[in-house]
This record gives sequence, structure tokens and C-alpha cells, in this order.
Amino acid sequence: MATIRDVAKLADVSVSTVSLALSNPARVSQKTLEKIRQAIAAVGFVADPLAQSLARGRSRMIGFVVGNVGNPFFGDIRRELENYALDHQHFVVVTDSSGKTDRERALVEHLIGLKTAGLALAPSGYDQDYLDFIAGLNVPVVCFDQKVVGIERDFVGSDNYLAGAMLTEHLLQLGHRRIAVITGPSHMHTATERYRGFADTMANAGVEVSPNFVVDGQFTRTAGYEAAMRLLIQPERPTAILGANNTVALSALQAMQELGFRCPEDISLAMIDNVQWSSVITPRITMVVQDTHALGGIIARRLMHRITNPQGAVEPPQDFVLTPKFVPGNSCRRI
Amino acid sequence: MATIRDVAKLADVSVSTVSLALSNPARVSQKTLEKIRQAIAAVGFVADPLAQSLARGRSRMIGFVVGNVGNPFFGDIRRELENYALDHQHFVVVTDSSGKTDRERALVEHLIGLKTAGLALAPSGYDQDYLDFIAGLNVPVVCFDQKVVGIERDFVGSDNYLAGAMLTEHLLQLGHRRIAVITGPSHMHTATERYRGFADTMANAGVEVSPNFVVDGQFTRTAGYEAAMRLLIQPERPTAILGANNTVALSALQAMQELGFRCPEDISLAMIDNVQWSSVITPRITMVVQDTHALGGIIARRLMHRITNPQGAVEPPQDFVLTPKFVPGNSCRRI
DNA sequence: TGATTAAATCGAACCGGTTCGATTAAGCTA
DNA sequence: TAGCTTAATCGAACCGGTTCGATTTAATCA
Repeated sequence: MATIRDVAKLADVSVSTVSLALSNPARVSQKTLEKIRQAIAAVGFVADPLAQSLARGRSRMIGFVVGNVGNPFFGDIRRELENYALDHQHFVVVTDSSGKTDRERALVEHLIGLKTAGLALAPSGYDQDYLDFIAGLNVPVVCFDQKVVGIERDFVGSDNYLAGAMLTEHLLQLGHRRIAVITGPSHMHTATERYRGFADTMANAGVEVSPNFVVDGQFTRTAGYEAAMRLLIQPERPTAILGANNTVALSALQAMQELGFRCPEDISLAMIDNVQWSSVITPRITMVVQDTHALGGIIARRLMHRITNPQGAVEPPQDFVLTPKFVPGNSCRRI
Repeated sequence: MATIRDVAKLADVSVSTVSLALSNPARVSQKTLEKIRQAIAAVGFVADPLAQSLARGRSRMIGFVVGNVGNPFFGDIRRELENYALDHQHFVVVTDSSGKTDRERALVEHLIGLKTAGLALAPSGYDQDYLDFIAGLNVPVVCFDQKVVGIERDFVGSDNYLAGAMLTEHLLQLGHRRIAVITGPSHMHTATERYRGFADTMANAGVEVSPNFVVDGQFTRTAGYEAAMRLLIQPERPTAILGANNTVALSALQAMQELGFRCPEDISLAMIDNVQWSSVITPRITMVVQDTHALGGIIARRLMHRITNPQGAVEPPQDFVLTPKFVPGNSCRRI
């Protein structure tokens, strides 16, 4: 592999001139530039990214840290980020924390060690220790998905309150009153907001919600399934279930199927966030989806902005909250 | 950030001794070792991976290159690899080529530039140019999923011929004769093998296959959907459809639903490879799945073996082919 | 106890770039 | 043409480790 010294020797200039020619051609004379160009082509020189990173103290890599790369929500965002980064000579390193805070931390530390230019992070923690950790990161960070109070970083996400409210309103309009909700972890902003959206909408409509109709599904498959089961075995069953995310909603659908309840004839179902192949799931679930394309674009641009304008470190963190979209299916019937 | 020189100064030894103590403690005296240990703890020294990689000419990173990280098949394998690598002080850099050969190439080149210790690669190309490129890679490489003739590397995959044969046999046993197949790209080994398994089994059973019943779905959603449509609008429809991968099979299901065909009452459906949430898709598709857990384990161990035994470069490449598993659903009816 | 050998440690070069103050060349003014 | 500015180029230090031959120290043996 040819090094910058080979180029310098062949072009008969100093190493520093070659380096300068590469990073700031305007400051090198035309004829020297030409000599260097030819030398580079002759020896087939390509700068070693590792050496560059070491010398500069910064690489051209962007860390992408989420809890589940398999989730299409994160997948769409990842794709947006990758494309945008590629257009700006950056390279995305994808990592998966499986939702575990300690793993996420190890990953982030590793990425920092790699001197990544910036981080796109879907936070998985919330306690003071975690906040301190994030605050201590000395690179541009754009958080997304979960808004964590106490994190002073740019944030990109959706209006989760509205998401919960929209679906609840829809069910109310269809005549449902006995509406149950399967929620997520109480420390997750998305979970609490979606629930607030539900609760407020119900309250505004003057419909009381039985405590038995609010169950915690932890946003996981097993907990979601159990939560749904608890709802379904009650003598006074709900007529509709709102799944606060895709996982718990589909777990509920599975539970319904196993218990022999038909959807929507017996029980209606609505969910927040899409899944792959939702179009072939019967019934097609009525849902509210986030604009992953737009979210990804904003994350990418904001992060790259922070990276290329390091002086803008003083620029205060900003929240970008997008409006989610209602996508009707046929899983909710009028009663 | 503390450097190795800080440690050396505090422990009152040379930098090289500290380095030696870290890489080969046995060659350093007990008391020096202890001094160094304390100094490391005192200054909170952590070796800079970038500097190490530059000096060693090799990093502790493993490149993972696939066409779609969101695909649960690749996701499962990724997880296996990550866990195994972590246990061996390595770090997996996940990249997504979107199935594009040129993008894959750029990613691989980038990873090589990062001096990755090894590559786990699901090949997306097949022409001579591509073969040369892969052959020229001067790092341990374990290929998986697609077996590409001409690539002289370790390969880990499933018996795709058997996968195709199993489902075909199953449909034949149920009494189907008019069985159609939606295939994948002819340059993909998985596609041709699965088709061969289908064709041979049909031939062995003495059942002729109408050319109209073999359509190319490119393993993509749009092509799969169109292929399915072509099958379904024929006057002489098949009684069963075999989707050679999950994408084309589910596209077919969607087409069937849209045209008002019931599955399995009107048409049976079987597919190769699982998808997320298949358990809530109605009907539950009968399928053959790969043992992703085992595949991932073998890939991980083989790659790490190559990495830690570089002299074993002479060890000839080996193929590991696992037997897929039949998972009955209720998408195939007896006729 | 001096010679021999092995073990422990060190110094310096190196990996391949970047950066910045110093030096030289070129251009302009009086 | 001397004097001054600006542009172009250079040299050396640096980023933070590793490596290996050289040197010092300790252990072994005659």
C-alpha cells in the first residue's frame, strides 16, 4: 500500500505539502498540485483512514445505536442516515444494544474509542447515571425515538401523545367505550405519552377507564402477550384494545387468535407503529405510523450539521417533533 | 485521556515495558507488573484502539456485510456473531449493502481500510470481477447464505435443494399436482437450488410442471407480487404455490388476498425462510426455516478460528451446510 | 568469583497520517 | 534595487500505540 511519503518522494515535494494539497488544495500552487495529482495516481495512493483518525483525533464514522436493528422503524431511519452520510463521505457503524442499557453503554464507549464523528442514539436509559454518561459524551449526539428528560441533546421524534389520542378518538367515534390499552415501560417517554394521549381523550369524552383495562406490556412480546391475556380472560372484556406499540399489539392479536376471539368481530384492535408485512396480516391493523423517512432525514441532517460545524457546539439543543399519520385498516369495527 | 506514556512515567518504567506488560505479562517481572497495574488504575488508562490498530496493522473489529440487516435471518446471525465476538474481545461492525454489489464493495473496502480482523460476508455478486475482488481480500473471510461458485472461501449455509424438495414433497403428499413456484434471481445459488429441489421432486413423482407455473419473483416484493399475479390470473390456476423465499411468498399471499382467493381453501401456500410475526399471519404459512442460531454460531467460530490462526491461511476453505427444518402451518390443505 | 546464559528492561524506529511555526520564493511598492 | 508582504513549501513534532535489537540485570555454572 502506497503511503503519503511515496507520493511526496515521487512528486518531489515534502510530505506536508502533499497532506496540504489533499486537505486544502487552494493553498498549493497549480503546478505542484498537478505533480502531486500525477504522483497519487501513479502510486495508487489512498489515505489510510486509521492514520488520519489518529492524527486528527476524529474519524469519518458515525455511530448508530438502537435497541433493535430488526425493527423496521429503526431500519428505515438507518437507511436514511446511511444514504445521507455516504453523500457526505461518512460511514455508518450500526450497533444493536438489544435494549439493554449496559450494553448500549459499552457500545457507545467503543464507538467513542473509535473516535466517531458523531452518534445517532435511541436512548435506552433514564436514570441519573445514564444522564451523566450521555452528558459526558464529547461528540455530536442526536437522540431520537425516546425523549429522555434531562438529556440536553438534539432530539428527533414523533408526537406520541397525538398518536395515542388519534387512535383513541377513532375507537370512540366507532362507538367503543370499553377500550383497553396495553402500555409500555413507565420510564419510556413514548409509552407515557401515548398513554396520556389515550387517557386524556377518554377523559375528555367523559368515558371512565376501568383500572383493569390498563395493563403493562413492557413493549415486549412476552409481557405484551400476558397483558393481553389478562385483558381477555376478564368476565367484562373490552370491546377494543389499543396496543401502545407494534409488539404488544401483535402479541394481543396472537392472544386473541389463540383464545378464539375474532378481530374485529369480537374485539377491535389498533396499534402504534408499523411492522413489516402488516399488509398481509389479517385483519389489517388500524394504526398510527411515524414518518420514518422524514425522521431519518432530520436526524441525518442535524447530526451532519453538528459534525461539520463543531463551533456550533454552543448552538442549543433542539427538539424536532413530527406528526404521525393515521392509517386505517379493518381491525376496528363500529359498534 | 491518559496515554501509555503517562502510565510509564508514573510506574517509572519505559513505555515499551508497559506495552509488553499489557500484551505479554509473562515476560515482565512480578513487581514491575504490579507497579504498572497500579499506575494504570491510577491514571485510568485505556489503550486507544485506533493507535493499536495503526501500529499493529490489524484491528479488533469484525466486519459484517449483508444485504438487509432488517431481515430476521441476518439479524439472528448477527446476534450470534456479536455475542461470540464479544466473548473474544472483538467488536462487530455491521453494514448494510441493500443488496447492491457496488455498495457492498465500497463497504468492504472501507472495512478493509479499517484493518478489520475478518469479514462475515453474505455475497451479493457473482461475476468474474466480483470473484476477483473477493479473492483479492487479504483478510479472513467467511461467506454465508449465498454459495457463489468461484469464491474460494469458507462457506456456511443451508441445504437449499432439500428445502425446496421438502415443501414440494409435502404438497405432493397432500395431493397437489398443479404446483407453481415463484423463484429468485438465477444467479443466486439459493434460488437455483431451491428450484432444483422443487423440479427434481416433481419429476421424481412423475408430475409435469407447466412452464406457466414457474415464475421469477427476484426475491423482491414488487417482482414477487407481479409474479404471483401472473400465476393467479391464468385460467388454469395452480392449487398450490411455493414461494422460494419469504418475500415472494408473502407477496403472493397479498396478491391472493387482493384477488379474493382464500388460503388454503382456494390455493395453498408454502414458503422458505421465516419472517417476523409469522405467527400472527393468517393463515400460518407452512414453511422450511434455516437454523439461524446454528449458522451464526458456525460463522462466528470459523471466522474467529481464521483470525486467531493466521498461519492456518493454508487451511483449505470448507463448506458447512446445515439441514433446514420443516415447520407445518395451516396454509396447505389436502385435496 | 569470573564467565556464561537467560530474563528483564529500555531506546528508538515505526505505523501513516496532520499540524503549525519556520523558511524560502515570489510579487509588489517606493 | 533594496525593503516589505504575501504565497508556497518545508521540517519536525505529534497522535498513541507496537516491535525488535540492544543493553542492563539477575540467575546459573564451572
